[in-house]
Amino acid sequence: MGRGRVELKRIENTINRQVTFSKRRAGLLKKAHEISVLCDAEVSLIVFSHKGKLFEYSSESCMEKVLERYERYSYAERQLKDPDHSHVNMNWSMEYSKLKATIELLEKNQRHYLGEDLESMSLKELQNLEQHLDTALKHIRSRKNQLMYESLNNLQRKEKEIQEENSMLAKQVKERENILQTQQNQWKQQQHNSHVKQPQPQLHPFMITHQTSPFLNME
Amino acid sequence: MGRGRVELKRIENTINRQVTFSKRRAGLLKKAHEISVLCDAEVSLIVFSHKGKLFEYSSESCMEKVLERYERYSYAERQLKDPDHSHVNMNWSMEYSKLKATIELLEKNQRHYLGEDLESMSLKELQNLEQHLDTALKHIRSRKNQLMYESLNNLQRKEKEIQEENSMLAKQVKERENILQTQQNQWKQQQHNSHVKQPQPQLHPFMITHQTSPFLNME
DNA sequence: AACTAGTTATAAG
DNA sequence: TGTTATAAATAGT
Repeated sequence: MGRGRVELKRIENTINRQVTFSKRRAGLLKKAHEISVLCDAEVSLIVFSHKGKLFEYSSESCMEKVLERYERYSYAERQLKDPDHSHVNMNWSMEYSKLKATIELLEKNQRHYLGEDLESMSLKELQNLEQHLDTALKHIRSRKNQLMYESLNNLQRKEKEIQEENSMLAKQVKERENILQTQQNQWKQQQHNSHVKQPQPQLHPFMITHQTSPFLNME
Repeated sequence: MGRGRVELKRIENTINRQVTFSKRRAGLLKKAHEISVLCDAEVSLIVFSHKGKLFEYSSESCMEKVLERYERYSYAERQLKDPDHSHVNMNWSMEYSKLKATIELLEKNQRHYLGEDLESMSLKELQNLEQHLDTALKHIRSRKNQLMYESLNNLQRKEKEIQEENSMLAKQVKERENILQTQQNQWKQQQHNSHVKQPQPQLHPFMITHQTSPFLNME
């Protein structure tokens, strides 16, 4: 298109080249946009001029989105074509898409483990999954039982300890009651003998070992 | 260009859209190549069709090279334009570690779903997991049963069809046997009458059950 | 940047 | 897929 036919070869005249570049660049961007709208395609176009200036078009709001999709797609494609030599390309974006793919796979598996998204699975796959989960469930229940057993044992041991402590304390209480009674008897005797009341009760040393008011205030 | 002016709007007719897509895609790729040669530019074009198929052009031997250059360039550009919001650019290595973390978590979950690595889980977590897997197993078994049921129904239907075909065939066999017998009787009669032997061997009807012409052409 | 002649891309059939 | 009339892109001015 234009006044003369053009052969596909670098334009040597710098001015001409620059003019052609900006004209064709505009055309290219326009056409990229058109196909994206008309045909509902996702398009990303990157152009570096000879002098290193960047021009870009992306049908999506964000160029990165398209590039990411590209990485994922081309990773999957290369995996299919040449699974052995895929490590050769190993660059960051590559690595990134690989992780993305891994995550997708893991998430799919997770959904399966949760009993979701089963429509896509074959009978054989379902049987396999069932068996896995069944085994897993056995392990989990066994571990749960183990934990519950341990808790039970702990509780029983503690109960025993506390009961032992209880009976010890009960014994002590009884002892002190006895002492108290003895003293009360002594006081009564004294009252009777002297007709004078002693306001201060005499405490046995044991009585304040652990104890608090109720006993002390007892009349 | 073309017989009619076209408005810039998604083509709703699927066939038209696909045709236009392949034509314009070819044109776009051609133009991308032309500008790269004529103007010595570095071009990369990525197109995903509506159905998700990838088409690409790269002026360089390797698309990744262009994309990397783009990343570098646009990263630097964003840094210059808005150094404060550079965190928006979501550093790749940052993103990378995030993905790594996600994967680790998913893998841990997966181990749990498979009944492994349970030592670190509390009783409550175990109970939760058990319940999840129990529910999942129910879904899986239900889906499995559904599939098996469908297979069963299919097989039964097929069996019935085949049996019907069988009885039809059996009927045909019987009919032909009758015809054969009649004819044999006729031959015997003829032999007896003329004292001349017919060299033609007599076949049992089963031997030609599925063949068509022999019977029709039989004399 | 604007024009125009001759080229190319493509919409419709 | 191939053809054709026409729109669009563009080389040279």
